[in-house]
Amino acid sequence: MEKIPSEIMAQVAGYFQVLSEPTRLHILNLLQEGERSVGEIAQRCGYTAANISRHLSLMTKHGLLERRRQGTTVYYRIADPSVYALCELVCGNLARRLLQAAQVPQAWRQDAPSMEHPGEP
Amino acid sequence: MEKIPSEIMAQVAGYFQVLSEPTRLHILNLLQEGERSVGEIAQRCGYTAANISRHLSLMTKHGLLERRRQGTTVYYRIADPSVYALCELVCGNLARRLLQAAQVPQAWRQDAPSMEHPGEP
DNA sequence: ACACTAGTTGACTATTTAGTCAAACGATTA
DNA sequence: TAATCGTTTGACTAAATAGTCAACTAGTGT
Repeated sequence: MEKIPSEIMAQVAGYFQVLSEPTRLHILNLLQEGERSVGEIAQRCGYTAANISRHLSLMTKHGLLERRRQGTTVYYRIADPSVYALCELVCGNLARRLLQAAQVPQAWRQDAPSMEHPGEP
Repeated sequence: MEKIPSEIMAQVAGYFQVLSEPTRLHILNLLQEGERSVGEIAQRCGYTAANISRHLSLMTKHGLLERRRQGTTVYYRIADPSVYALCELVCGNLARRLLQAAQVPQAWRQDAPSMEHPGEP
């Protein structure tokens, strides 16, 4: 198997980390509607503009968003639509997992009292 | 556009967070070879077994890995191969981004002669 | 110049988390 | 039973980070 340099590993981890924050996912979700201003995003997310501005700037730095200034207002938009493919993959995984957890015997469940797999070879 | 409940948002963010750590990506990468014991993973990652055990247990809790005990040894394996699809999507994004930004620094180009990793111990 | 509006950034706090060592645990073997 | 090996977990430290407020920057209009 190929050895992956740790610098690359860190880059990939960094990209995932951008997506590992509910507020940022919320922003991405409402930017699906199209370009939006910092103020509107802040208002709809229920956080200060300062906070949202940091999130937007982080995502822009990582290439997920693009920035456009018009007068005193700054608009952000999706630069990398493939993010949504990532999100859908994850949602698929979670959905499968939830369905599976709903059907599996309780003793196998993660949060059940500790017990080794009973029928394992 | 549809409003996504914040609980779901947190779940998705949590899944991405599992993948946002270089050590965990390293583990996933070497588990592509197949099932491995905690001790071997720890040795090859260069961390203590305690540390690796925490990472493994986190990934198992999130459904990425599965655990099997044989005697005193515990083996972990990939439970959700679709993780690799996620990683490849991200790698694709990064590659595109690097090429695009690489008008200037020729040393970063993929076809350029190999470059030292300055931050490596 | 001045005031007004929208966004960004410095400084700080509270929370989370990767990593370590040491102790506990669980399975095997003497 | 005791000894031992591999793994897990409790307690702790150091570093990262989401969020806030306040100060600052940058356009627009009077």
